[in-house]
Amino acid sequence: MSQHRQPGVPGRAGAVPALPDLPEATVARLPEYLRALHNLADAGHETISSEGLSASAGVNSAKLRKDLSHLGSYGTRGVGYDVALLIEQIEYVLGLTQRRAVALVGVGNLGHALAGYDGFASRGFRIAALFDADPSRVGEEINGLVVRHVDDLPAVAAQESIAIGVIATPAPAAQRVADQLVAVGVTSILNFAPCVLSVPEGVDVRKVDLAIELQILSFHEHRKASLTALPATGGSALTALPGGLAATDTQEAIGT
Amino acid sequence: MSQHRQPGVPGRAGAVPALPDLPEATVARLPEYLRALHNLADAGHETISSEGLSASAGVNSAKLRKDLSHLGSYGTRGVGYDVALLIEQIEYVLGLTQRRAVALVGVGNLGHALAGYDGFASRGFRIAALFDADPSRVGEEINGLVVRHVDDLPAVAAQESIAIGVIATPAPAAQRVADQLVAVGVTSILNFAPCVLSVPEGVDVRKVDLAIELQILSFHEHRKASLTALPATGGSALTALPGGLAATDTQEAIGT
DNA sequence: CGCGATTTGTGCACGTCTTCACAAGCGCCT
DNA sequence: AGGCGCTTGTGAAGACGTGCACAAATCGCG
Repeated sequence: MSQHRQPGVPGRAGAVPALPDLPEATVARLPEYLRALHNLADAGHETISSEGLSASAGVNSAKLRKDLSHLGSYGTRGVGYDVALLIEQIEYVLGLTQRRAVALVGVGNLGHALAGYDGFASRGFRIAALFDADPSRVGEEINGLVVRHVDDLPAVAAQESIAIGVIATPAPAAQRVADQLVAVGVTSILNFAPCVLSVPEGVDVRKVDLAIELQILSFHEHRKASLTALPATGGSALTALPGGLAATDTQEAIGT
Repeated sequence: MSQHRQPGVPGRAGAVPALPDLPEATVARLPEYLRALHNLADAGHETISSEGLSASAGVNSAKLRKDLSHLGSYGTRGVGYDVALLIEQIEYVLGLTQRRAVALVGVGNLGHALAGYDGFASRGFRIAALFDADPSRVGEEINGLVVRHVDDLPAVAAQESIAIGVIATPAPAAQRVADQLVAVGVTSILNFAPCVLSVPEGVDVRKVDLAIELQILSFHEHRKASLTALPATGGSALTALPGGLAATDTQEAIGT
């Protein structure tokens, strides 16, 4: 409770509370903890041990404690963490104390779904505007929002500050949209288009590619199959192999 | 080439060519390389250097070379990689030589979009069946497929082998669906529901949470803002802070 | 008031991933 | 045929992330 100054981090009094720069891996897990904490709060828990929370979030308890310690969190030894307080802290660190405005570009198949996705609103975001380049889509109303032409982006951005841009266009259009977003001052982009975006330094891009996830699973599926493979059947997968590949007697890659 | 026995991996003669067990990080990048390679092939390139390919895929060239070396790939020094051959190799390793069947459970907002997403079909997957628990949705036709009740899963799975299950249900239903998928022999699951799934060993689960991506971006946004923050304005972000948090005077993070 | 049960916070060791830098190999040109 | 420039493949070092195991701290109870 005491207002005392923290040792360890020297000087520089009175500045913004200033986020400790967390390891990326930790940042990526915080939202997961947050979701678990909300569940626990709804279930009536006032405190939770690292063991319990880590189970809820599906991670190792030591990892969780280390993550929380990075943000200077106050747990109580012998008791655990105060659920409500921890929620506040994580939401603060993640910058969720203000409801951030999201602009969604591309209201095709996927964009349509994103525009209607409850998960955004319920977790601190507000879809502020929808855009598309296709004139026939402009004017359409989705979930109470009217689709505007992507060229109106500057006008909309001038009216309300857009924190995050979401790109749900086909790949060929994505780079141009990204440039437009950057031009109006957006510094965080979530890209659903299957392509790499080049953006100036200082702009963060995260990419979600649904097909890639499937391909990763496919690899493991393939791998499991090749391990289980009955030696007798000899080449179920092999037959599918194009001729050229047969030469790849991949040999042993330094093993172990 | 020589048929010689492989050292390192003992016994188990005559087995499938056997995937080298790649580092997870490498596996996650292979699909990205594959996409870049397809683009290059379409553009008429016959060979490509690691430098060129890595630029297309948005990674470091040394990393790319090491990744490719893991799968025993044959590049040619002084020339580069044969685009067509590399595509074949990566597709083989990822198990994309056979078009895998995907079962999609939950045709709500997101599921609907996934069912209509071209990216799956164009990259080696085939949506084999759609399911939902809501009787009012059963029978609906999406993209040429009829939505069936999730309880029909065993019947469908008996007819054709499902390689991957995709869960696009609300969180409360996800675990039950996962259990049902596992029960019919699915060993790879892509989960879009915001919750952790518990599955038996040997089953792979990958999770995609759209809100989490936004929250990660939000953190960086918040961080950038706190660094740029004019010291004079004193507390744009601070004012939003709930009382209890004020104690976290974590101060300036080592800067740089 | 002191003790034991409980749980956090963290030092340390280990494994994985990344990056640099360079030798080895290949093709082309003279 | 020989040399030169280019590109791959990889050793080694460093950064990063993970998980164990334990000391330090707190609470509740007798």
